[in-house]
Amino acid sequence: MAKPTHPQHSPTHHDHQQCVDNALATAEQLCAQRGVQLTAIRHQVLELIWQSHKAVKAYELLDRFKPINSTAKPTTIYRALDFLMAQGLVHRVESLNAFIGCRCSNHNHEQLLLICKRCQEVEERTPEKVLTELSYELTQAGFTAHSKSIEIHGICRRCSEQAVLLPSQPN
Amino acid sequence: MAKPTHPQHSPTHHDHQQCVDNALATAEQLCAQRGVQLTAIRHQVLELIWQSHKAVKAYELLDRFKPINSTAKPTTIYRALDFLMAQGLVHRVESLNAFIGCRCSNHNHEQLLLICKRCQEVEERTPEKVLTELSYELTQAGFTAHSKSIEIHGICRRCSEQAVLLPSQPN
DNA sequence: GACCTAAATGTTATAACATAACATTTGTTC
DNA sequence: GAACAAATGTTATGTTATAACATTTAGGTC
Ligand SMILES: [Zn+2]
Ligand SMILES: [Zn+2]
Ligand SMILES: [Zn+2]
Ligand SMILES: [Zn+2]
Repeated sequence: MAKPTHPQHSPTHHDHQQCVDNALATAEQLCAQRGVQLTAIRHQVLELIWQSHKAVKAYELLDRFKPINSTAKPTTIYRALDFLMAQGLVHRVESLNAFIGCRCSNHNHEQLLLICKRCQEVEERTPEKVLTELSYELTQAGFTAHSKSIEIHGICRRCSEQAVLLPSQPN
Repeated sequence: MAKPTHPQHSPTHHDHQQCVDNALATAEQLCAQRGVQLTAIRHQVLELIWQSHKAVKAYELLDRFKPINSTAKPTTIYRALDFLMAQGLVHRVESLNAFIGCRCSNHNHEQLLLICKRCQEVEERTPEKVLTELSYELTQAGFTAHSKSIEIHGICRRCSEQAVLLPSQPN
């Protein structure tokens, strides 16, 4: 009972409760600093997003949220998502129409998303050199960037290693 | 009458009919080489996409297509788009749920899309150095990429220059 | 506490984007 | 021209997202 990991997510490879705790603590701290309200709904939605490292769809969140608040509507979720994104606590995964908790809310925010087709997990990285080259390229093009989205679909390291062990797995 | 530029698009900065002619000729040639059918529908849809350098939505294409073929349905358009994307003649702009004609169908295909918020035009670039650094990063992460999407939203060079001349313009 | 205001949430409806499933037609091969 | 695959037609529905307006809540002023 000491460490109640979430039923939907039982990773063998890391302590996910730690991820959740970090994310929520950071969110609370940042919102307090900024004088914005991390209301009950917003907090709950953020917690639901962090149930796993998979990108989650808005309507999937709605389904997860209804047991908590049965009157919830799509608007409820989208408004919470809008807030969380504005605060940089959540990213939208454009190529999936889905959302993912941000691991680096309190610092850098130009990220690379690695999206695994097999396990659906999304890894966020801040690839300094790529971003430097990208800045050069944009300068050359005379383009002033407001937002950047780099999304790579493929197979993550863990899934590749599993595929070696179980080669007859379907794609 | 010699050069009938399209009514919806009258660029002062380049000969767009040339863009259209190139794109269609390349498409015809590639499809012939590959033994796939660039049918009337597919050809017409590709032509409609190339009406401008703006990303176009599927239902907008449907509206443009109905005068040509009044029985067209969403499926008609989405099937044509699926084919054109499979052949690399069109890209999906993930962050807009929209589509854009590809300028480099016959060679490289890992592109960077620069999407202007003001004029809505999309510029496609193949930024070698960025992609090289990205490959390093992916190798380091142990990630095997299947598809890559780099989409930057901001203000293009031409719009920036106009903004200098007309500084009171709204965002 | 009464009052005001802005922010957040509730509620209803609908817009916008995309696919499933199955029937029919067209093109190709033998 | 029979057989098969590819393309298209047709109907219906699934999925994602927002608009518009009413009500409630939180915080500041008197
Ligand atoms: Zn975790
Ligand atoms: Zn994986
Ligand atoms: Zn052009
Ligand atoms: Zn522009």
